[in-house]
Amino acid sequence: MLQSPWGARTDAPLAAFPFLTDAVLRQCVCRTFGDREPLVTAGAPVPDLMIVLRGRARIMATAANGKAALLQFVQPGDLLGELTLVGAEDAAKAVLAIGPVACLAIPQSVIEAQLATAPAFWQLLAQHIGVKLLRRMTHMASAQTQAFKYRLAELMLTVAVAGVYQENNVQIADYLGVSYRHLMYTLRQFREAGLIAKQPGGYRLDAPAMRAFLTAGDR
Amino acid sequence: MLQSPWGARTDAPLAAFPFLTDAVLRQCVCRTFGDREPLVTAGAPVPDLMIVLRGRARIMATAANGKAALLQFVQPGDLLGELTLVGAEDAAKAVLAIGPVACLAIPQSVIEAQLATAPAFWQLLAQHIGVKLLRRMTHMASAQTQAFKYRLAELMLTVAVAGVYQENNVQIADYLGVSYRHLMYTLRQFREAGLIAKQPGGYRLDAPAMRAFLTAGDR
DNA sequence: TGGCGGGTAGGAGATATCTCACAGAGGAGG
DNA sequence: CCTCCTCTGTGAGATATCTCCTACCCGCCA
Repeated sequence: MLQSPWGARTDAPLAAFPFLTDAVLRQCVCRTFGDREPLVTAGAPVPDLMIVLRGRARIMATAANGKAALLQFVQPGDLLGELTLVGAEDAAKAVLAIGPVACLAIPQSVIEAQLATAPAFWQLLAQHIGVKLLRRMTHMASAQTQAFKYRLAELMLTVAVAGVYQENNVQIADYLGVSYRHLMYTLRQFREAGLIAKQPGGYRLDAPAMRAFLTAGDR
Repeated sequence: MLQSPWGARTDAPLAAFPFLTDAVLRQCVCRTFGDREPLVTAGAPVPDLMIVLRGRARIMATAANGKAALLQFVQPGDLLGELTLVGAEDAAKAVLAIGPVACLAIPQSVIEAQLATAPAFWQLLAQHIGVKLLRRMTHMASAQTQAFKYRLAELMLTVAVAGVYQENNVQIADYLGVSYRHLMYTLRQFREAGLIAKQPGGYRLDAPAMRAFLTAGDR
């Protein structure tokens, strides 16, 4: 049924959404995005509910002063537009792809016509948001305890594309709640420990070494 | 309609829940709890959905080793049992009153018979959980930035009963993600700054001074 | 060409926070 | 009464992290 640009089936994350009957699925669209391409544009009305099938993305908030702040990372199985759909959020935030991304888009019209009247649909949405809340809670709670170096290592592994990290360090420092200076300091530690190596425009990671670092002295 | 033990109307938080028609309200119960009384018992099936009308409470998680961890504080307008109801959470966590608390309890039977089939009910639940998620996100994000002393001051103000703070400091240190030693150190700073004063079994707060402290050098 | 502005990099010196160690107070049980 | 245990409080000495400051590179634009 659904084919990804990688040639593999991408409907595994769909198992969590039983309201996606074949009848509904036939009216959905599979969208794909390239690196740094916007999945959602800030402020613009969210056209439909999207389920991330493959790839990762970052959710950005643009402040009044024009500054862009990194809010959150998105993974396969995550929903986009749920909070707006449900009325918990007024203005959608921008979502940018990190590497290639594939999404299943459920058009607004289909939701209104075939899903909005089904209690099970809303119930599942509520459950999904609730699970997300609990997951985020434990994640942030652990982030509060974890030393910065572990949070940074984890983040670099999740946002690197093809083993290369090339984020805006100012934003990353902000996202991780740490001063830019300290981010630089820690990056140097990583370099000196051989976990990463500088290269024009970013850092190349030694992914196995970083994973070992995370599972070693961690929690 | 609803009278609180304080003699004032307590239905203000109910405005956010339009599915509470008079017909449903008539089948609900108004429950009140005293200081440190359990609103929800850990593990026990949650009998019904509760809406907090007045007072505060703390959500506790009891770990396998018997240790109790402070997870979250509950305020008027918050729901109890939503995550279990929606299926996002398997085992309910214990909830203990902080001072006198009043709740509106919607019996499980009423939910099943009159609400479960209404999409609007689930939609509102989803919205409520979504709002909670967003609020928690911004809260935790700010917590990451805020210096410990501000987080502590804020917490002391919210958990104090009649201007007196008498929590278990081991748990508080854990909840705020700080070493017990540092909590003690900061409490002494507060004492020396005249924000709090020791008294048997806890600390008496100078609430106005603390609020001034929060709004002064803050963020 | 020259000058911004933003991002990167790092030095020096404060603070915030942690770990370990110790001591006293009060409750529970033998 | 003694002992064990938990909570409270504190000292001393490490680390983690912050703030301020300087320098350099680079793309953009007048």
